[in-house]
Order: sequence, then C-alpha cells, then structure tokens
Amino acid sequence: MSTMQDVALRAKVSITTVSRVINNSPHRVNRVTRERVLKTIKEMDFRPNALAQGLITKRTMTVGVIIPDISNPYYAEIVRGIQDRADDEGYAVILQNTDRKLERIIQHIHLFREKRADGIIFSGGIIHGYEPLSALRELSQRIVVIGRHEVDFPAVRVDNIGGATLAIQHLVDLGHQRICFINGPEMSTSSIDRLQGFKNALAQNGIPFEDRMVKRGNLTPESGYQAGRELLEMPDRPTAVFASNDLMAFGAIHAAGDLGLSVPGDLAMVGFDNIQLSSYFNPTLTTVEIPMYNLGTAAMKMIVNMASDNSFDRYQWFKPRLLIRHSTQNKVSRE
Amino acid sequence: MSTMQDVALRAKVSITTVSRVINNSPHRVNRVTRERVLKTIKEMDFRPNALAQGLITKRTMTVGVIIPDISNPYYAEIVRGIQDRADDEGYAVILQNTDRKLERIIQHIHLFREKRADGIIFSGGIIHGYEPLSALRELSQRIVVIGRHEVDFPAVRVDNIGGATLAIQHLVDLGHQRICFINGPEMSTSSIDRLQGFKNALAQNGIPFEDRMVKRGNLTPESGYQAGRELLEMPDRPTAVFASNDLMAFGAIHAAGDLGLSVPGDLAMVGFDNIQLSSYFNPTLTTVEIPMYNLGTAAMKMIVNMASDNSFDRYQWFKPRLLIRHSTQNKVSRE
DNA sequence: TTGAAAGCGCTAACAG
DNA sequence: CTGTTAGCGCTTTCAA
Repeated sequence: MSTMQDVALRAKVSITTVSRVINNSPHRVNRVTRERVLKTIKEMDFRPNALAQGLITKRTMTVGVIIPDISNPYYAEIVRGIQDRADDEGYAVILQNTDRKLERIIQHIHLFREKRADGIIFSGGIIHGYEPLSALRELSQRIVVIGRHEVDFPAVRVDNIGGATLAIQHLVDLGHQRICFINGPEMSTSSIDRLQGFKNALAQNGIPFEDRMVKRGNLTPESGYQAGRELLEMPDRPTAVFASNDLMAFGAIHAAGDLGLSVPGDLAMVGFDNIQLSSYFNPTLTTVEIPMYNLGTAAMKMIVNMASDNSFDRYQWFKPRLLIRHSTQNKVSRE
Repeated sequence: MSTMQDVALRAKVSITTVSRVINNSPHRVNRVTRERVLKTIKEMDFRPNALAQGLITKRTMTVGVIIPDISNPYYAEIVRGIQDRADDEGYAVILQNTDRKLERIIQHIHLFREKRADGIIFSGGIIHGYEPLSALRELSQRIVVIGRHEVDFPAVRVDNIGGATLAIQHLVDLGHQRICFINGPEMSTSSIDRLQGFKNALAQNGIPFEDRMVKRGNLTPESGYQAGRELLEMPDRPTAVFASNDLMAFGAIHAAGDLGLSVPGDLAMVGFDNIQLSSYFNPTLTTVEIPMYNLGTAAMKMIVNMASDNSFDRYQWFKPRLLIRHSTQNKVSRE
C-alpha cells in the first residue's frame, strides 16, 4: 500500500505538502500544486494510514459501543441510531456484546483503551458496584451512558419508572386488579426502575403488591413464555400481565395461547420498548414506547459535543409514551 | 495515559524489555525482571497503544463488517456470530450499514482501508457490477463475503434457490396452486436466487408463472404488509404466499387479518430466514431456516484462517431447512 | 539476558 | 507558498 512518501515523490513535492492537501490544512497550498497532488493521490489510489495519523493527532475518530446483545432488537435499534450519527460525523463504531457479564465489560473497556477510541458509549445499565465504570473516570476518553448507572457520567435516559406506571395505570383504568409483572435481569437498572414503577402504580391505586406476582425473565421470548406459563397457571390467574420488554410479552402471549387463553379476551398484555414488530404481532401489542433510535443518535451527538463544546448538556431525558393497541382491547367486567 | 517509556523508567529496564514481556516474546527475559515489569504495568494500569503497535506490525486485529442494516434481525444475528468468534480470536469488529447504497459501500471500504482493518466481511449480496468489490481485490486485506456476489471472493453461502424450492414444494404438496411471492430488493442477490427457486418449483409442478404473482418489498414488515394487501386484493386471490423473509411474511399476515382473512385458514404463509420471533408469532411461521449465527462465525473463522493457513476452504455452503409450523397448517380442499 | 538505535507513516512546529 | 526536522509510541534488528 502506498504511503505519503510515494505520493510526494511522484508529485514532486514534499511529504508535508501532501499532508496539507489531504488534511485541507488552513496553511495555504498553491492551487496548481494542490491539483497535482490530488491527481497523484487519485492515480495511486492512496489512502492515509489512520494509525499513523492517530498516533500523532491523538484522535482516532472511533467510538466504542458496549451493549448486552445486538440480537435484541432493542439494542439493534439503538446501535443503528448511534451508527447513523457516527457516519455523519465521520466516526467509526466498534461494537461489543457483553451478555451482561462483568468480565467481558472489563475486557472491552481495556480494548477501547488500547485502541484509543475517542469515546465510549455504554448501554444496558448494570449493577456491579462501582468498579468497571469508575475505572473509566480516569480515562481521557469521552464516556456517555444510555440509561441509569451507578457512576455519574454524561447520560441519555428514559423515565422507566414513569413508563411502567403509565402501563399499569392503563390496566387499572381498564378494570384490572390482578396484574402480574415479568421483570428483566436483576443486574439491569431498567429492571429495577420498571419494577419500582409497577409497585408505585399499584400503591397509588390501593392494590396490594405481592412477590409472587413478579417473575423474572432474561428479556428473550423464551423466558417470557416460561414466566407467562408460571403466572397463568397460578390458581388466581392474573387478568393482565405487564412485561419488561416486548420480546417477553410476545413469549407470554404465546404461553397464553398454549393454555387456551386468548389475548386480549382472557388476558390483557402490555409490553415495553415498542420494537418494530410490536405493531405487527397478533394481537398488536400495547406497549410503552422508548425512542431507541433517538437514544442512539443523542448519545453519539453527546460524544461529538464533548470534543468541541465544554458546556454541553450532561444529561438528556426522553419521555416514554404509552401506545395502546389490541392486546389491551377488552374491558374487564367480571371480578 | 502512560507509555512504555514510563513503565521502563519506573521498572528500571529498557523499553525493549517492557515490549518483550508485553508481547510474551520468545526472546527470553529473566524471571525476576519480568515479574517486576509486570508489577509496574499493573501499578500504572498501562495499556499499550494499539495504533503504535499496528503501525509497526501491520496487524490491527480489527475486521470491518459491512451489512445493509443492523435493525434487521437477520443481519443482527449474523453480526452476533461474527462478533462472538471475533472476541474469541482477539479481533475487534467495526460495523457499517449501507442500506444497500452504493456510495456508502464505497465509503466504508475506504474507511476500512484507512484504518488498516485486517479483514472485511461483506454481507447482503448486491448487484452493482464489478466495481466496488473488485477494488478490494488489490488490497492486502482479507475479504470474505456472505452470500453470492459478482466477484469471486472466499465466501460463506446458503442455497437460496434450493431453499425457495423447498418452500414452494411444501405449498404445492398441501394442494396450493395459486401461490404468490413477495420478493426482496432488486439489488439483492438473495432476491434473485429466491425468485429463481420459486420459478423452478412452479415449473417442476407444471404451474404456469405469471409476473403479477410477484411483488417486491424491501424486507421490512411494512413493505410485506403493502405487498400482501395488493396480492390479496387480486380477483383470483392466492391461497398461499411465500415471502422472501420472515419480516415481510409477518407484514403480509397482518394484511390478511385486516382483510378478514385468517392464516392458515384462508391463506397459507411461508417465510424465509427463521428469525427468533418466527416461532412466537401468531400463527407460528412456517419458514426456510438459514443458520445466520453460523454464517457469521464461519465467515469470521475464514478471516482468521486466511492469516495463518493458505489452504483454507475458499467456499463454505450451508443448507437451508424447511421448518413447518402453523402458518401452513391447513390443506386446501376447494379449487 | 539486556539495551541502543532505527524506523513504521504521518503531523506540526519552525524556517526559508 | 514550500520544505526540513523532530517526534507520536511502539517493535525489531543488531550488539553487547
């Protein structure tokens, strides 16, 4: 692969001049010379070595993104937002999955340090005490987290407590009293917040909370199916189920079907996230919408702002919205 | 951020020695010295600068991945496979979406050249003549494509023609004669192959092919819905629809519902890919399974093999499988 | 077993 | 406007 040296030789200029035209340096370069260099570059199909550039400039135009799992449409959508924005800004994104494993998180952070990523975006809030993230504080790298975290970093957030409350209130308004909750993984901060919202809403409506009304899943349809089955086989079967994400809601609806129960006929169902398929599922899913794509673009934008602007907003909040669809269509009359 | 220089100074050894212990160089280092260096590195939380390393070694331990769209669960699953394998092998992956736009593909290839990615994995076969990919031939980078392409690169492939044939034959065996096809984007090589399989199967069964039986979508549920509606509103309504991916199949099923038609009661539906939700959708979707995750790991493995082994298999084939579920449950009696 | 020195490909003063 | 020079942080001969 050709180097700037090669270009300089062939264009009969110094390597410095080549550098200047490549970087559109403010330092003026004669028009004729510039054209000649440009032509040579094109002829040789020369591309500057980003490693060498980064070594000097201390900027790699790379951001690292750490998420639990790209197969989850929720994260895929966030990543899409990040990437679109990154593309616009000339950044490349390195993606890493953690499956919420602490050791992998740490390993990925090290990698991003070694590669001198300009910034790191961390999504999928987790509870692991202070350690892994706090290590980042010392770094010169820009950090943005999506969601709530133990450590105080610039953040893009959604009101998960409020979102869950919205969902439960909707169910209560429909007449439901026996409402169950399928929660997400315990290390997840969203799980904690959504459970909180669930409890708040019950309390506000004078409905007693019981532990057995809550099952835990790992955000997959499988786990939603499993949790749904257990819930629906309880003697005092719930009339409504709220799931911590749409994928688990789909699983639970499936479980209902297998038990001969229809949604929304025998059971109301509410999800969380509003992934693309929620409006195509049968029945279409009532859910609490999170603007995932915008979460991604906002986080990336923050990373960019941190470079230039010191007075950028450290926190950005997004409001969840309740989308009422067919899975909660029926009012409850009995009871 | 501390450098090897700093470590050397503090450990009272030469920078060379530090390098040797970091790289586990075959060149022997005294045990005591090594321990001391290691201790110092830990104390200072030193991480070698990958840019500097790459500049010299000409290896970045980075692969670029180019796909149409990470929000599509099909690609998300492939990417997951690539990443898991990359993690195991110590590679980082840079991900780029193209939305099947030629200019973006070219732009991303340039980026990977500048960043000196060791390899590039290209998924989502496209038809753009020779140009963008052929430019890659000259590169020192290792290239692997997933799917069929115009240019001959090491590849991981699936028999799309055979897969489509499987689907149609299943429908014919069920008694269907008026079978429609919702195809994918025209630049996509899979679309071409699946259409071919569709035609082949019809021919084999003596069913005439008509252009109007084929609609084109862009692989989203929305486009499947649209295409489904058009197909189902034809005077001689089809009794079965085959979609080029599961997402469009979901959309088409939704369209059927809106028209008061039930699947599989009034209409049989077959998809392609077997994304995770296909077995949770209502009805569960009969589909042609593609081992997406394995496609990803295989491609990444190939990239790795290309580094060490010159006799690696340039082509790897995966067989699609038909998964029969509820969306094709009913036999056709009328007609 | 250790270190000195050269240089990967580029940018950034500093002169001219 | 153009070029010379000194590194960026590391690996790799080559000596000692």
